[in-house]
Amino acid sequence: MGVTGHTTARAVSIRNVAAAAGVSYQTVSRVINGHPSVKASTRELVLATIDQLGFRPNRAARALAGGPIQSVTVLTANTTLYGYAAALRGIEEAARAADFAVGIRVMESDDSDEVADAVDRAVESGGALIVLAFDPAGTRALTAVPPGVPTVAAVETPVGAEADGKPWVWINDRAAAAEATAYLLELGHRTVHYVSIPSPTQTAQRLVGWRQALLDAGVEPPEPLLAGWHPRSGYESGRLLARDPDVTAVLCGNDDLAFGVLRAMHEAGRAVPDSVSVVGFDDTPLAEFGTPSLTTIRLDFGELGRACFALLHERMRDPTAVRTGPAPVLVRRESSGPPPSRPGAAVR
Amino acid sequence: MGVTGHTTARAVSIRNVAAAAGVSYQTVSRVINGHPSVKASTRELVLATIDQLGFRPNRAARALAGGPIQSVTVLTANTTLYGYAAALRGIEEAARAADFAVGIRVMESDDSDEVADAVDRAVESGGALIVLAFDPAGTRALTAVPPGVPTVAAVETPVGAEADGKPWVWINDRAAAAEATAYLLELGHRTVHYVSIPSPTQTAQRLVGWRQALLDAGVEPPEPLLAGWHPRSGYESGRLLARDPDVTAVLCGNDDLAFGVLRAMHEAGRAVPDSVSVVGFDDTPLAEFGTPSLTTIRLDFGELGRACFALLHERMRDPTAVRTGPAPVLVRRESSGPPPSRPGAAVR
DNA sequence: CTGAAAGCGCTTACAG
DNA sequence: CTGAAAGCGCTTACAG
Repeated sequence: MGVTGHTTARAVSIRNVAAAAGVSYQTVSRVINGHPSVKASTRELVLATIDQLGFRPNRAARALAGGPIQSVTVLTANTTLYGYAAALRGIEEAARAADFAVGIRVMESDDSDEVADAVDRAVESGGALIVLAFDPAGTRALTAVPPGVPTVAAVETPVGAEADGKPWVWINDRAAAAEATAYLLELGHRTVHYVSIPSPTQTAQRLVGWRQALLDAGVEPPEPLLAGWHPRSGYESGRLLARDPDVTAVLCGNDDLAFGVLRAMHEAGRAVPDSVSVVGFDDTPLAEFGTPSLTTIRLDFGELGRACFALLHERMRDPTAVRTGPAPVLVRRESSGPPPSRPGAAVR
Repeated sequence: MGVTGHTTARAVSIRNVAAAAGVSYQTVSRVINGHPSVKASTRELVLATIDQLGFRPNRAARALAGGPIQSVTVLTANTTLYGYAAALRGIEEAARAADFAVGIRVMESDDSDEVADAVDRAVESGGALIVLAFDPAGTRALTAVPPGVPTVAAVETPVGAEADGKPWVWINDRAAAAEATAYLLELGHRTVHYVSIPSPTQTAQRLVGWRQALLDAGVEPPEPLLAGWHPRSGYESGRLLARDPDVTAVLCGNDDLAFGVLRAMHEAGRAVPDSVSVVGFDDTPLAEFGTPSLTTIRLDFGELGRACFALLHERMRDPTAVRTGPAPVLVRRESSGPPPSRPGAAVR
């Protein structure tokens, strides 16, 4: 005989509710599913009983029996980088508000076996999918999702048509990169160098936007530096760039890279922005508090995530629904300014 | 007649495998569950058939039928702050390796209704739980989990006994705070100020460690500054501290706060570390690349997360299993040094 | 508007 | 070592 008497009581089921309310469990099912054909008075009786007994429908049973989808799993290559983490947070918020359970599955690489396995597992969970297709792994995963599984993709810039009819929502990072580049050019810089994050295809969209803005201004784009996601690779790229006095403006694929470049410039004795301007991408919480504070492009990944879930949810009723993502905005801070004065340079 | 013929084929079930292999579905169940009493040859036959048919057991059905737990849900107040995100990543990694599905549920506040609801939902998912109890919401959630649900908690410093018999793993942040404080004192600072993150109880452990180190050195602790989690509140605290020339050493509850303090010191014209030393907590990826680089305490949240999952997993076989968390390490960088010279100050 | 049936895909005992 | 049964908690049709 136990002292505390704590027992893992079997959860109350639909039948318990039915018995307590004096109806068939059938009717209880109708009530919890918002079925219209239930007399108002019996509905209220059932609802009260549910409340009183603390009944919670068993998700596994509902899923098994073919009930409506009430869970999403987020397929992603990463959960800690700013954009990914913020998107995940947005998705979770929206999903929770809609009473959806949320699962996550990360793909450690873009190896096709690993991607396929991740997709399989995510699909077998029986719910809907949101794939964060910001990178090669995500892009591959998106195309690997079999038709028939409710899916929406978060992408940065759409390329081509929707993937196999899977809807997506995006933030136009290509246009944003072009805007940032044009801004630096207007400041008087002769050219703008680019430190790139890893990209899904040969046509990385931030890189494309940067290149196009240069071309539009009649400037031959310099060779971009291919970096990773983290500050260290920005730092390494920055060391290379710092040596060249002709480098007066650097656009970076994300704020972490930009901070790495800032550090390298500092070590090389190149003042920012007097000797060189540095612009990031994302507007992470730290961007505003750097020394110098970082000019960057604010990308609202949280809103992107919420929009993805909203679209997924809408599509369950209306398969033609569409959503537009949030617009990027250039935030000007201390890390950018006119180039060092030189013959013919505009004076501010 | 469709052109592509893409059909959402019904997933292959245990019965399909049984039929194809010429055994009962019963036997297939034994094989996929690693049951010992199956003849080696029939096991291989079944395994081959499973592989050939691409069979994947349905998780919902297994859960419903009372099979072993194969999912964890992470209950947390946050998913984007460094420690939380890193712990989540560690959990996901370990869970994925063990073929567990992972769910996440965030608690927006520590309101008891919200916490109770979060716990209910997490529990009804039918899997195990890992609660990130770094804050008031997490701490409350931990105590609200009903007995009988496999649960482990990640905490920063253990206070009292395990919560209701729920095992936990921790990183000793109290000792780490004491170590960092002692380090600053050894550098010659007369005292150390503390900018605090929000804390679960009156006895915030980082704060306790800091205070104790001061007391041990015979120094009366100054009033701590209560801040939030983000750089902005560190910045605001920093502005206050910068005004007082007697402030020569500041310990911060996390790196984001430290960066905010650094920014405030910069604006106030107080050189770091010549005029004031600043030490953070966490060792985020950016800490090394700040200007100045940040002295901080490395807390391995990824390992903490992996250890939590490992403990959960072990406990399913051995309910007495325990795990120790990773040890914090003080990382000395540019943001800390001896105090400005003054009468009697030690010369380095 | 409401009830009785069949079944989702699996798992535990129970039998041999 | 392997098979036939009952049931997990729900949901869709099917009947009235």
